[in-house]
Amino acid sequence: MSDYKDEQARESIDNAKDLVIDSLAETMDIYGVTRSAGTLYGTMYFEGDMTLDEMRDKLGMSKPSMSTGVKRLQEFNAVKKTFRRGQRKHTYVAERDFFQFFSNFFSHKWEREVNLNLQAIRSAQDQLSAIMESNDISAETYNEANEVYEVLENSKPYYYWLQRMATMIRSGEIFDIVPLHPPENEQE
Amino acid sequence: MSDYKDEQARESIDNAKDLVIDSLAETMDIYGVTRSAGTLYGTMYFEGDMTLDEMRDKLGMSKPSMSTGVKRLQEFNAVKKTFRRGQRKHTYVAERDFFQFFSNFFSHKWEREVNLNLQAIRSAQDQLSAIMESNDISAETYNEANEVYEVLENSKPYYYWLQRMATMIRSGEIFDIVPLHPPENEQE
DNA sequence: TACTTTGTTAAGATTTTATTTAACGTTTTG
DNA sequence: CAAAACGTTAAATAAAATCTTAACAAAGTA
Repeated sequence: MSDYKDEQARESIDNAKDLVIDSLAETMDIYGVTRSAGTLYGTMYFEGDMTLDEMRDKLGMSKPSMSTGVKRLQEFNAVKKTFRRGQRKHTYVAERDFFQFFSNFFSHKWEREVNLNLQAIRSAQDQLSAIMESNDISAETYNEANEVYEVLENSKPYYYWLQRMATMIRSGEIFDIVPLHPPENEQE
Repeated sequence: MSDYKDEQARESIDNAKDLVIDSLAETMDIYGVTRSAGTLYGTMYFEGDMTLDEMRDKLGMSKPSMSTGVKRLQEFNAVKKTFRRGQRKHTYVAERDFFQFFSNFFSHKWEREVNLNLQAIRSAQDQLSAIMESNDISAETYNEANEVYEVLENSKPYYYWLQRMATMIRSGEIFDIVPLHPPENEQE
């Protein structure tokens, strides 16, 4: 057994990891998370729990970057704070269960979408109602207000549906419906 | 009926629309689509089909911005090209059915995630297999390669699941499972 | 075929976002 | 209690994305 070959092999393992780390980073980029936060997540995914200094060493970036990166990932529970015995530094661990990651991520985003838009719709409809109730407006203006009101009203079922989706995913109920493992083909 | 009040009412309608347009733009921002593309979408959502020049006038931006914005929205079928009789200019229309929008958007993104990562995993595993098959490596290195290999292998069920989710959403099958309208409570 | 009109690409300018260095406050430790 | 370690915030810098003006190419019209 040659030490040279062994070292080469270790490099190759790191290379294989990097392939996946990059892919995870690009995945997060798809959903609007910065590539650098994605790289951080990918690194933690393989490394297990890490301190900010360990992240800094691994990624060759500054500590404040690690701090803000971790913070951003925490927003949707992609990383959690952990306790490492006899360690003064804070340690963080990446969520390694992608199903859990998916649940955290999309329930969070979808709920945000629902709340944001339902609130905007509510405000807009209030405003439109006020217009329609006023007397000194033309029929044309009334109709336009009414039309917009109805368009908004008709969009509500979507948000209610999305809320149900978010709830099902957050609770894990979705996995009863779309099972983790595909159903086997029926035997004759 | 005073013309002044009517004009005021019209402004108020536009204001109500803007509230929702901003909210749609912020929604798209959540998912990593730029706010300006989101604003464009929101505008088209209310306006119906538009030419690039109409968009430019409405948003007070340059035509190339409109062109690239439309292009970006087309990537996930948020807008489609339409034909307006006797119109030489191209016209575009926003997808107004949010269920359809959701289907287009997430099936597109999820399929991209699946393909991206499964391919990276495949490459990484090939590389790791080659290492494990080589003779001149330490037991420790072998074990590390094997460990990473297994971690990747264990992540595959997630991607297969996500592919099924994407397929269900693209096909509309999801709406059989999570209905558009919530089931009524049973009568006693 | 020459002249418009339309949409896109290219280059430059501007703005926004990300990253780093430096400073600060807090906690721990000798 | 002083000194050091740690994490975060602030300010400055660097990098990236966006937008505009200008040039170009393609299609349509006279």
